[in-house]
Amino acid sequence: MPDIQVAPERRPGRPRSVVADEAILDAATDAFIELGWDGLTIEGVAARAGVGKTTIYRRYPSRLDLLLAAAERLVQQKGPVPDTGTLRGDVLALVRAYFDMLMSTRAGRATPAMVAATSRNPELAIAYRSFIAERRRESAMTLDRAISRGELPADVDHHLVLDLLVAPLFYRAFVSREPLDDEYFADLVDSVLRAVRS
Amino acid sequence: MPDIQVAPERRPGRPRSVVADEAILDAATDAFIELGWDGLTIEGVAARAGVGKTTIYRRYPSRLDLLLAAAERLVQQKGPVPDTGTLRGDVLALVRAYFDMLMSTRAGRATPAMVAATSRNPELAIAYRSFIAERRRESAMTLDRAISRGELPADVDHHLVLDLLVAPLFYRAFVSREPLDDEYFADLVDSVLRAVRS
DNA sequence: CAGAATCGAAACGGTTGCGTTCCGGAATGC
DNA sequence: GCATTCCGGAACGCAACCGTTTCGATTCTG
Repeated sequence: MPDIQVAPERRPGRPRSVVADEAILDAATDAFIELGWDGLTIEGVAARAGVGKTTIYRRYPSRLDLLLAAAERLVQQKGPVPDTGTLRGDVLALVRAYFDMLMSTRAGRATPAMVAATSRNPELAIAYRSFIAERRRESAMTLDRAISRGELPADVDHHLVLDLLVAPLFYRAFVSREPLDDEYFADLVDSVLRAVRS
Repeated sequence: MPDIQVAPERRPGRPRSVVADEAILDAATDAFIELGWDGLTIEGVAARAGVGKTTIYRRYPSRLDLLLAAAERLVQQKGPVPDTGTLRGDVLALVRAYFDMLMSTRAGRATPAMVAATSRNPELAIAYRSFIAERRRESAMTLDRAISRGELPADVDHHLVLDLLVAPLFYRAFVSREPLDDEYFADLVDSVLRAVRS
């Protein structure tokens, strides 16, 4: 296995500001959430980040590169996998955590803009799809544990179950925009478990 | 009840071209689907419709008015309510029809752009929400019939059931972008019915 | 036929934002 | 100290598009 560690490569001259690095990406993700794929502008991001346009163009050759970097960053965040000991507890925690992610994190709030963007950008669609698949693999571990505990039949369709849990949250949060509360979470979880166990 | 019928109001001069009316709205909805809320331009719509900009501005005072007219038009389309005699048949037909609507109609394909647009346009969000509520009322009639036939308990949560049926279709079609086939429809319907009947 | 309103096409000024270039100042290695 | 690279700020040419205006041709009513 070769050494992955890369030498810091001390070039002469003033080093790039890490503060600016972060400020640019934060501003870009915020702009993407608020304004969408087409609404994000280099000048707007520069203003938000308190940075000159030059500083952005030195890092990203074009508007598209900045967009892709911001999208990739949104996609790299992860959530912990709950382990409460019971299937219902795990699934309820999963649902609550997913909803919190949708409403509170940058990645969650960016979802409508991201979904619209993937409709027209195949490259982004592939990246986003693999991001979803990755998160799904994590969630599937919860179901595997339930199977090994005997709480679920071994032939449960993981994808269908996770669709039934996750899709309604997404739908209510962003499409029908109806209120979502803890009672709904409980009804949802109990319904799905009823469907799967019998 | 007053006469709703409006006299044709024959004004002097050349009448407005109905062909242009249609071409403009068709081009506008297509542009909205492809380019989104911000991507639609008057000049682009004029070019698509084979129409001068003047002809558009005579009908819609501004870009925003054209957008709202296109959105409203997308929202006014309706679907037939299936009545196969059995709950499973009705629900399966409902699911298939909804999926076809998502993939084949202008209103369906516009959904990702519409969802993204409602994130930033409260006025549009309200209109779209009431559109969804309207369609949902129609679908709920299917459940009511099943209740009156004794196929469902009377206290079924209509909203939850329809969320469980519709949201996964939307999610797979536009978010996770996984393939959707008739086997999935059947598994989905059977799972939901199992959850609801017990 | 006369008057009126429409049509598509073209041009206009104004704004926005891209991507580039230049500037004076600041931070780093040699 | 000196070369090098970065910093934020400002200006530039360029393209797209908005909303308006003008044009000659067309299609109605009376």
